[in-house]
Amino acid sequence: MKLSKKERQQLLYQTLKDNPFITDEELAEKFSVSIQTIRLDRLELNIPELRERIKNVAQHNYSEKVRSLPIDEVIGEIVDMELDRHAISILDIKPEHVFSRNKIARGHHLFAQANSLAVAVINDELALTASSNIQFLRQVKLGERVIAKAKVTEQNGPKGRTIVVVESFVNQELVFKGEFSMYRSKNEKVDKQ
Amino acid sequence: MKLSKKERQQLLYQTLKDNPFITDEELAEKFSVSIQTIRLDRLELNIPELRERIKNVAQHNYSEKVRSLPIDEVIGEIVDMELDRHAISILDIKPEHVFSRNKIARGHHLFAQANSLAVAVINDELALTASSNIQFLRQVKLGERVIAKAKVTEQNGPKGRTIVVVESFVNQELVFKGEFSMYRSKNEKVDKQ
DNA sequence: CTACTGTTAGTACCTAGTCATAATGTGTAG
DNA sequence: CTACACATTATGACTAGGTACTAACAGTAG
Repeated sequence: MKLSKKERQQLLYQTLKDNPFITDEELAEKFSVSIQTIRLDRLELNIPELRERIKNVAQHNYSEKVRSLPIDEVIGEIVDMELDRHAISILDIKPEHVFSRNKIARGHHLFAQANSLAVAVINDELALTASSNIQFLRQVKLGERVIAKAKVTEQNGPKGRTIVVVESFVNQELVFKGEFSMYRSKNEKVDKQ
Repeated sequence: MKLSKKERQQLLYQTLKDNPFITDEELAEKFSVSIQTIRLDRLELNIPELRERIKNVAQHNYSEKVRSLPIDEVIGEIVDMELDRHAISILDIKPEHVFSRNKIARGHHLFAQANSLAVAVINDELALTASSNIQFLRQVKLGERVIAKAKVTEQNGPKGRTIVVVESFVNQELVFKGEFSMYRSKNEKVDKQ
């Protein structure tokens, strides 16, 4: 079945969003149209060429992602991040995170996820937690997936501290909440592309 | 000043490791050699071309796996304890506790020590942290020994919470201070973790 | 019939490489 | 000084995955 131009373009957009590593040739084959049509589509949709797409993915990872923290020093997996603005990480609660007796996640793991996310979101070479105020709102059990969302709420608070609020959820339910007052070495400008 | 082949290749390796987004042409200029030399160098060092390098970075980003740094079951070694009264634990700051870049202990390890001590001192089957208020007073460096002292200050506070104050020291110097509001199931049993 | 949209085709050009081969420099041993 | 090795540079032909542009054709709408 042949797709209309609109359908094809919508699918094209989604396809490249899911997997930016596809060439025009492969796309042409996939949609049973010529390469030129694919190129016109990309032009209309403002989608850059393969190499640019790959470069974007790479650079996103490289310069934007984690400056103050190598990636493997973050507890949990960072899935979204805009430096000095907000960040999201995921932590799956595994056996090593829980009390062996009742399978409830130990508090410091939730703290560690939130704290390291707060450190990571800071656009600075040196970022350290100065103080924090936290609440554990409900028990998190083995197997649950904790999604921590950090938001920078104040860039230049008392003593030049940056305030980061982290809220952690399991299935939309708030399980942890913390306010972190972060020390940083400089006060970098916010720049976003 | 001209570099020897070996020096150049070593520098080339480091340069591309730091920033894989450099073309052969820029490298040639940087090292004051021809593009061909750069290519011979890359060949010898088994460094792929620009596009492949970028692709690698991009793909690495794409398929990043969760690497949850396991924190040991018991954080610090308990050296003294009187249930529902006070407790002391020792934690030696090792390489796995610090930021690789500056050798400063990551906040969540100090928190973990204090938190688990607060849990341990509670004389109950189930003890969980409800909320806490903490301060990191000075940086703790690799190799330092942190002594955490927990004191139960209130046995039946608001909502039946037990309040535990933990102070951590390095050489008598206060480096961390936290007040933990602990949830407990009952008010007796001898059992803790 | 004409105008317009959507599609396909083809050409020239681009970047950042590849590979193979040849021609230079430069340094050291005999 | 010559000979040879090794390092370096040059040259030409080729590649993928494009951009930018021009031209042509088929089907539909007015």
